[in-house]
Parts: sequence; C-alpha cells; structure tokens
Amino acid sequence: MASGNGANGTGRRAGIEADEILDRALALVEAEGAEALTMRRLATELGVATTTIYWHIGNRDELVTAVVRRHGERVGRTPVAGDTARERVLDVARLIWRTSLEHREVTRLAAEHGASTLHARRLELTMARELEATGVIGAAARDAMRAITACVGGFIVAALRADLTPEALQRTTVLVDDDGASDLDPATREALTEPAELPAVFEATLRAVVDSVVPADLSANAYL
Amino acid sequence: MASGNGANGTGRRAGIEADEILDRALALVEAEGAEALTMRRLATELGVATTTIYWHIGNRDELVTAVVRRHGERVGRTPVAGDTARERVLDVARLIWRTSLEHREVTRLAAEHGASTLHARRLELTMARELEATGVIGAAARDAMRAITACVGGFIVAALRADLTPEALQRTTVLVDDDGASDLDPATREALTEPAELPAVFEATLRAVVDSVVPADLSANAYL
DNA sequence: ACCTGAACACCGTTCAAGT
DNA sequence: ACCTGAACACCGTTCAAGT
Repeated sequence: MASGNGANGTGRRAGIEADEILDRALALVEAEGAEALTMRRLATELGVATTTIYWHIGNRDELVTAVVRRHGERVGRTPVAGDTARERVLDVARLIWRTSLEHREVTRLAAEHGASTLHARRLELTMARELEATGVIGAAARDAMRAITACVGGFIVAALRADLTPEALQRTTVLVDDDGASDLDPATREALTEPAELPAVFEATLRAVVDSVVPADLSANAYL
Repeated sequence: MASGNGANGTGRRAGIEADEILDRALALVEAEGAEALTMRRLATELGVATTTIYWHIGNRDELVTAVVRRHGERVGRTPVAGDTARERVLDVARLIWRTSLEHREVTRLAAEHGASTLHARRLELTMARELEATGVIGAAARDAMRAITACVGGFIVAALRADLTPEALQRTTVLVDDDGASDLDPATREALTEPAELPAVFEATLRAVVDSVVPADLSANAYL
C-alpha cells in the first residue's frame, strides 16, 4: 500500500474504490491473461488516470500482491473434505492444485512475482490446522506444510508448461534425439517425447510426501 | 533461432558471434541479475546495435532460451556421485538443487520464462539414465523423473523466496496474526513466523519421493 | 483527500537502408 | 551475409498542478 487507506484506514469511500480496482484487475487477468495487467491498461479499463491506481493501491508490485491476495481470500473459503485429518491434509493439497490450474492466469501472475504461495494463503492456514489435528505441531507442522506446498507448487509449474506454445515447449524440453541420450532404453527415449500423466503422478507423489510427514494413522476407525 | 546460422549453419564466423552473445548475456545475468538482460543493455555491452542480436539469436524469448540452455550445458557436465544407482538418482536431484541456488539469477531467468526445467536439461537425462539402472524403464522412468524434478523445482522456488525484499516477503507470507489463525497451537503460530529449515526439509522430502518411485534396494549391503 | 496531464527513462520489435 | 539508425508502440514511475 502506498499511502492511501488500507485496513488501518479511516474508511471514507476510498476503500470502495480500492476494492473496485482489485476486482477489475482480477477480472482483467482471468479474461485476458496475466500479462494484460498493466497500470495503463487497468486505468483505461476503469476510466481513470494511471496515477489514480498509484494513489489507491501503490506501484505494480503492490498491485500484483493485492490482486493475488484478494483471489486467495475468495478461493480459501472452499470447504475441505475428508473423514480423517490426514485425508483433509491431502484434500487441501489437492484443492491448491486444482484451483491453481482452474485460475491459471492468476497463478501465473503470482509466479511472475515470487508470490506463488500467496494465492493459497488461507489454504495454507487450513493445512496447518489439519496437520495439528494429526499431531504435528510447531516447527514440525511448519516444515511439513512447506514440504507439501513446495511439492504441490512444483507440480503446478510443471502443469502450466502445457500452456506454452508448441515452439516454446519444443525449445525447452529435454531433447532425446540429442547427443547423450543414445544409451537410454528405447522405451524410455520414446516416453520422454511425450508429456507425463501429471495428475496421476501428482496424486501418487503427494501421498508419498504426506506419508513421510504425517505419522501413521493409529486410530483409523475412530472417526466414523 | 531467427534466421541466422545455428547448429545447422554453414559456419563462417557467425557461429562465433552467436556464442559470444550468449556468453556475454550469461555473464550479464550472473553479475547483475536476470532483469538486467534486455536487448538494449546486452547490445551496448557487446558494442553492437540491438538489431544485431535479432539477426544472430532471435527475439528475447529465443535469447533467454538459448542463454539458459547454454548454462545447462555447462552445469550438466558435473559428474554424479554415489555407489548405487539409487544414490546417484538422489545425487542428481541434489545437484539440480545446489546449482540452481548457486546460479540463482539464471534460475530466476529460466523461471520467468516457464523454462524452469531447461537449465537442468542434461541433468534430467542423467537422472533418466540412473533411473534405468534402478530398473525403472519407459513411461515409469519418465513419470519418476517428472515427479522428482517437480518437487526439486518446487523447493527451489521456495528457496528463492529468501531473496525477496523484507517488505515483499512480508506481503506474501501467510499472516498468522490474521483472522483465522487464532485456533492454532501457539507453538505452530510462532513457528510459522520463521522460515523453514529448507535444506533439511528438502533432503527428507527428496528421500521420500525417490523411495516412492524407485523400487527398494535389494542389495543394500553393497555399499560399504 | 483525491485525481489529472505531462514528462522521463526505459522496454521489445520492425523495417528500410547500408556494405 | 551481416549490421545499422530510426521509428513505432508500448511500459512503470514521478511530480507539479488542479479541485
């Protein structure tokens, strides 16, 4: 926030304006992609001078953060399912994965910014809560959460690669017809030319990571 | 590549020039950060007109890809250690992690671009090879590799967050003093305000993922 | 307190023109 | 084949000025 109002503010009607800006920005991103969110573009979209955004929100960095955070607040309200706390930990992870891909332009916007974790802010809190319910507390809960979210984030980045243009994808994938690949098994060489079954790989890996971090469920029959 | 020469080229002395450009670009990125790599900046660095880069390399997308690939070729030559194939799979993963953080500006450049995987291109091939040695072949080898690299990549992104400015970091971390955190255990709440022990968490998670993907080592006593 | 217009210092990209 | 200068259409940001 630059100077405007904010949470600590006196209210007035500036708060309304700031929210308007963020909502419009979010709509712009979802409709036309992360790179459409420029100060000038957003300003004309709002019928306002560019500098008005600076007054209400701040510079582009702050705009992006605020937009992503706003999105995270919406998405974080999704209820979590699962009969056991461990199941609910898994479910939060799947929720982050799913919503990140559903709103991939917001995800991309967040990634461009190093704020990859932000759009799942509320969901991270939820995960910490469920981890506590499994008996993982304190620094262990934090580290467990970071391990899970790091892996989820990595899979999301991998999944977003599917949106690249064919040429860009080609340019940035491992080349099996290259120099050093000749000693690979032909089956492996051929498999490497095709994309992985990411959803299935994600699910399997997620389970392994959660297993490594959450103690074995000793009272599986306790919750119904 | 735009039109210039390239691998398929007739040689001449243009090839030399293209390599010069990439080396200079790489040096620029390592010295002054990913965002210093602009067409204009690189051109003045080379004492050449901006358009010359277009002729030899192509547009910025192609420049970035080429620079990252070149870096990946260097880094991919690092020998891999380990007595068993499984140990060597782990070692490749650690190598990707370590070199990505050592050359974090190149990593950032690659990430900005969705080419996160590219700087580890050669290393991915190495990993595929070692996976085969553990008995994982074909689509299973590909999926195993993707699982491991996705997680490694996620941890790298998490580690790079440490470079953010304090304000940006503050803005983008989960707020425990927020609304919904009051029901957390105080120890967890406090732990969440501090960064995770990423290297240790990485090592533990990596082992779990590799275990889930590589069959149990039947000759455990083979290594010493 | 809120908003504007004009200006500054950058970008990537294209294209006709030179040798 | 290789390189240039000039121009186009964008950026983010600042700042003095308005109400």
